[in-house]
Amino acid sequence: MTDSASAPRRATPAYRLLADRLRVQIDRGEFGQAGRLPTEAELQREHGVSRHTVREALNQLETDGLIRRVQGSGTFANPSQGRSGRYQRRIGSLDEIVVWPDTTMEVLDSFEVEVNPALAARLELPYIEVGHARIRRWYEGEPFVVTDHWVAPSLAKTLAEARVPTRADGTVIGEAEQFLSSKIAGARQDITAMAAPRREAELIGCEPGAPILLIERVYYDTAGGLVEMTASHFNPRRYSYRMDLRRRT
Amino acid sequence: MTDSASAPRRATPAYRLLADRLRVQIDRGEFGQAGRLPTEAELQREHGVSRHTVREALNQLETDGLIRRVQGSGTFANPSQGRSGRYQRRIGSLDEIVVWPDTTMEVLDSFEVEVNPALAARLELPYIEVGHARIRRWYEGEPFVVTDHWVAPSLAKTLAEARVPTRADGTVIGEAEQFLSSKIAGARQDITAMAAPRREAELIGCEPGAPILLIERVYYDTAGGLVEMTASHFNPRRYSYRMDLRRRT
DNA sequence: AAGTGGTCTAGACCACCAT
DNA sequence: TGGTGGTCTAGACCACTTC
Repeated sequence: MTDSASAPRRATPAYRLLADRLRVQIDRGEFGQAGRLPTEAELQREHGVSRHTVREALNQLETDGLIRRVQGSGTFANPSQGRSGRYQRRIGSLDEIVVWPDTTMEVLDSFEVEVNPALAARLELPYIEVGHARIRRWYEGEPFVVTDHWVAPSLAKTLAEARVPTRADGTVIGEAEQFLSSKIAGARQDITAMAAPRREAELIGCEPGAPILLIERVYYDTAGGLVEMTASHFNPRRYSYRMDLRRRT
Repeated sequence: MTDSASAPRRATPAYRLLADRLRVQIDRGEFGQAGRLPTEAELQREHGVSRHTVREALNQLETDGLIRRVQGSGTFANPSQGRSGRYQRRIGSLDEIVVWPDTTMEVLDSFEVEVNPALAARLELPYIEVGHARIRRWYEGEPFVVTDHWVAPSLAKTLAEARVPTRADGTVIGEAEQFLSSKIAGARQDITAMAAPRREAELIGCEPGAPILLIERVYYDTAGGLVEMTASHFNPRRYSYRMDLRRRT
């Protein structure tokens, strides 16, 4: 049971490699109609890892809503839901938020420093200036969301020089992370509804005053500091926020 | 390492008992200003369990956004956010959805069977009838949400006879579970915005046509069957949907 | 009765942080 | 350098499902 007898350490942990492999197989539908995965014992043998490692991998997939585990019976891939015209995001963890697959991005206003005491305070900055940028996203030829980004002025300058954002399917926070001393640890978001202001209505293709979805986020790093605030205005006819809630046991 | 030397089996697993204990301590602010929890080694000793059990308990708290773990440094309680007048729900798992703390419930229409082919189809029922009920919730003397519940007609009859819902802070699905052969495994929800219909506007205290938050849910059981569908109309001035997104690693 | 996932122990090495 | 959380192995018994 000494560790010298175990597999060599890798850059990415074994349970994550296994989870990623299974994720691909599930996407490809390799587990047939019933979606039945190999048993934990089989996965142990096939991949040469301990049961604990297998279970950690399955925990990840379960957290993301990809599988369902039934005691005494087996592990099954959840059926993937079909689209209904709108762009539906299914978010289980922050890792799924760092890319927007199949969308394109348009920079309306790149990062500039402006005076905004209220937002500076919300970012817990010791002064009244913030960096601001405004970005719009398209899906299938239609704009569906416009997002305001607020960061500390120093970070805004760095991002402006690096011409961030650069990737059409990336996110500002995802690209900004390389310039941070601490990594992004998480985010807190509030979802609510509001009447579309005139400018936002034009940008996302709805009437002024029409109901839109507002999602506000605050990203914080591992040191506990606030890194970025965003406010996204979604056209609800083109976007819906989908998520899975699961029982713990 | 034989199990005969281990602690006796309990009705609820040890890691859950530990998690619940820690949850209470966090709520009470027993870990001081910094919110630093005991180390995993200390928790092992204090509660007489293995490190694996300690880590499973901490995993639960992390999933619910209550703690943050920093490698090499320690485990810390996340600061609880203050209120801003509105009722803010923070949902990490289904277990947190089976009660609505601090709210009261009003039955507008108790369960009755009605003809509704579209909803019967969405519940995957083989006929055109569904059971329907309508419930309103209050917070601090103000109504903030009205929810329509749809279930299979047979379940509706059972619930009507049992006079469900009965608890002011309970949920229909939570109380219905005792009558089901399979347990609730999870739910899928879509969040979007819409203009308030006249009737719903009256019920939640806003103007007709005002933007409101619509949350649609489908609950499914461990057998994979659909159990209940709900549509909730929230007054966004009195309610906001808050959640935490966390990095996996 | 056999097989599956759920829980738990004991012990190990590692990466990272604080000192 | 010592302590913290992150990863991993080996092995065990249990609850539940299926046959």
